[in-house]
Amino acid sequence: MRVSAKAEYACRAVLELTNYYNKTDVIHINDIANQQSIPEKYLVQILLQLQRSGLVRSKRGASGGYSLSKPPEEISLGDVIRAMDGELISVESLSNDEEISKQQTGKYVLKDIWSEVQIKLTTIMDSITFAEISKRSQKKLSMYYI
Amino acid sequence: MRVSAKAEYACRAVLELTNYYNKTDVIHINDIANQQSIPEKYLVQILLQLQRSGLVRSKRGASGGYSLSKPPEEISLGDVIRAMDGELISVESLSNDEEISKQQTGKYVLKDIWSEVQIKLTTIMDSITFAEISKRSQKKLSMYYI
DNA sequence: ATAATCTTTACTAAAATAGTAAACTAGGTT
DNA sequence: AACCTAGTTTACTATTTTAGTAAAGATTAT
Repeated sequence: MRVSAKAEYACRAVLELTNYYNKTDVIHINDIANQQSIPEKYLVQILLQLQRSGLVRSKRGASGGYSLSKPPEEISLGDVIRAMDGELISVESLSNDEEISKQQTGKYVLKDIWSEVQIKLTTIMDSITFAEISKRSQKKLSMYYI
Repeated sequence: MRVSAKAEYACRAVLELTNYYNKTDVIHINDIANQQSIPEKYLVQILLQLQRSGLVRSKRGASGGYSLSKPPEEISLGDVIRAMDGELISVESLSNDEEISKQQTGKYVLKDIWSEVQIKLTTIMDSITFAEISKRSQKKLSMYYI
């Protein structure tokens, strides 16, 4: 049960976009990669995936770049992780929906439990927005430099 | 962020041991494998790992087998998953503890967030005991057969 | 036009996952 | 004592996932 490097990178990219939300039009992929030390070529894929999920949008061509497609208050940690890795908590029994009689086999005894855990984890992850994450990281930085 | 097959199997094995807790001395590995449809040879490794974590104990030799090492009320979902996959929520920034100055780089901006999520998920997982899981699965079964 | 920047597709090395196999050890049974 | 049963340990392997690279194509500002 781990957060993939890809999801971590995605969160940091969204955090970077959050920090510039309403301050600049768009940010280049290179700037994000540099600021957050994310492998540039990898970030290409990540941003595309975030875009397809509707979390960021892009402007093509010269002086193009990326920006959030909605305010950071409306983007949660859960949104980004789901965009990258799919549902929080995945086990076969949850994705599969065979008839109840077949669900009596060992494979499905824990289905309800996983489902419950998934719902609770989703609640946690969805309650943390990037507005909040940004605010917290700013505070942390400023404390350090005093 | 998924639950590995290994962790799922481990939970089902512990559930099986829970169902026989205080009813039989020990259960053979084969019986667990059959009841819960877990690959037998794989289960060998899983039970060993559960044993090393102190969750189950074994009796060797003929008429040997496995049993829980403590009451199901004291074994949580979190215990079993940690025994198999390590800490719930793992990201590099959490396992690594470099000095604060180095933590200012992109890699560590989310550290506090992951830590918070980890604590909350742990609370969820540790509040679900196998006594509860067993009770629920019995109820579910009985409902189906009425 | 062309330079900058996003888009798409394809590829690949390394690590993790999900098993399998077999020799070994210990404890009952006869 | 010998033997059978069942856990223990170690080693191996195929498949899948992860993490990342590369490069050609499309779009837009200048």
